[in-house]
Amino acid sequence: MNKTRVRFAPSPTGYLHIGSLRTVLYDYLFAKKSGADFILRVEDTDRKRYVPGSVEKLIESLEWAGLKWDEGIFTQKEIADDRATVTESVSYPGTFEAGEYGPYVQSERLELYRKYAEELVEKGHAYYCFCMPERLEELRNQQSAAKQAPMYDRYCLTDLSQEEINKKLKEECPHVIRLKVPKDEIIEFEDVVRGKVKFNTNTTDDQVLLKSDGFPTYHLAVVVDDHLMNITHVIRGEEWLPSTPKHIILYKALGWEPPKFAHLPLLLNPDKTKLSKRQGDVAVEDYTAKGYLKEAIINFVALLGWNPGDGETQEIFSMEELIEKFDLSRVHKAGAVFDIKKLDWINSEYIKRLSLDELHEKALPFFEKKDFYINAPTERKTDEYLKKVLAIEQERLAKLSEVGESNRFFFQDIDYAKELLKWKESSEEDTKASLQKTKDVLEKISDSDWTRENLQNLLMEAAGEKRGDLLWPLRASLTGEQKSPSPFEVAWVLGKDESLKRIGRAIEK
RNA sequence: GCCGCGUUCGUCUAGUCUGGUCUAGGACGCCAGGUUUUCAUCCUGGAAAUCAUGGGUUCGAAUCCCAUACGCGGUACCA
Repeated sequence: MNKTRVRFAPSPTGYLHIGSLRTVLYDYLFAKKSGADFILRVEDTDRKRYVPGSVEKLIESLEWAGLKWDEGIFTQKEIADDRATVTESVSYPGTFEAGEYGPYVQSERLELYRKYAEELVEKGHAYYCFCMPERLEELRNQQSAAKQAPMYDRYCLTDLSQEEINKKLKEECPHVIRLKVPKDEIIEFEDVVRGKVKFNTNTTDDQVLLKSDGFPTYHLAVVVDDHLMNITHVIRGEEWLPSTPKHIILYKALGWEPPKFAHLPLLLNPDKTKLSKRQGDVAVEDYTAKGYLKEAIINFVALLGWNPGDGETQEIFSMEELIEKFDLSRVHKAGAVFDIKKLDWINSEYIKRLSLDELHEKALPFFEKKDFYINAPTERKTDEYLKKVLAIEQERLAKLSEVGESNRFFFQDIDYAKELLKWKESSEEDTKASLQKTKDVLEKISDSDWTRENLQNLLMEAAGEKRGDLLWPLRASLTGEQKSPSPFEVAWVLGKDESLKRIGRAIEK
């Protein structure tokens, strides 16, 4: 039996889409679970849509996500690290290819596609077409005006003699090669996630296989490559479902065995349309820029369209658990709305599980973008100080970009109306007295005893029964805010000097 | 228009293949209460789906069949 092989085959059109991330993730989970080879191929057959630098970006995102592939295109560094066979790629600077089925970049396989396209013509499964785009467009307009399905009318197949064709070919007239779709046939296949799917070939158009610029269309390239690369499972988005019959016709015409297909449900906007830029972020890098952790993004996206079932109530899964539990046949059929609120929750769960050192390392770049941090005195920018702030904020963060945001008093001087200091019905005198009391308590604590535990214990002791009377003015004097972490925590972060200074100013007020 | 796919709380979903244990379970979000002031965390509880609608099969249907509606996708020399 052939080895199971899956591939991820993105187009270099800019960045890694969050939906593509879900697709690769499933590729990866499936491969790891079943011991399959996981191949990365680049489908750059549309020269108009190519965005320079996107292959490098794609690789970067995949490496960031920790989705390692076994074969295909790699970065120079990766190759140097652990690959033996290297074929230099000329297409994208800095990327190389490794594996016996290369090249893994479609623009470097042009002769292959032409060869098979011509073979199809010879066998009578395809034909040359010299129609100009203008004619095609007019034809489509007419057809849709007559409420017919827009389809090529086979002019070049039926109205052109072999002599005319040869002549045009000799004169190098611009032409394409079209698939001759057999009529009155039912194409049926078993989709791994959808079950039996049927199409009547009468509704499928004579698809262009080879474009006039010599590049193949997706349909030809994907079939040729998947076959030549021994791909056994094609996992892709649902938008490909309607063109699958074309692919199956091609496999048959070429005398090849089709792979298994698994069409994944779409990721949706809140209004249930296909996830789009207009309604939010779609690039994986947008989410990392907002301070979503990769483990959280992966965890979240894995659950969009799949779940482990089996009465499982847990929703936080490590990559290892995902691999262990993943099953392609449990993938859903219906599209899934991308609910950012749930992502926030998952992200906060992962933030809570970080060690303080990890959190500090990940949060620092976000601090460095904040004005309140940039303008803060240097003693409030030390690693030690930041870690204290983060120790307090850890359970309050949904995403790293929020860091320090609601606790700016840790970094800048505060200003507030004196009414803020009063707790409920307390009088001004009471407030002043309790502030004085806390000041006395805090002044007696030595620097080395300035810990969260000590502060809490001593202040609670001083507060006695009437906690609010003591604690509220203290907290307000320290933060200048209605809402904030507890006074013990804030005082601990601020340190003795700064805390006393702020209390002193409150007493003056 | 035509073709295809889909449809369980607002959202992600369990349950559907192998009808009864489902007066439909969990999670997010929301609401309320509690925990050593406020916020957050944590805990407890609550509201929330006549299983898209209609018809059938059956003693019995979220589960099987048919129809309809709605949604989405495709309908390019884009992927």
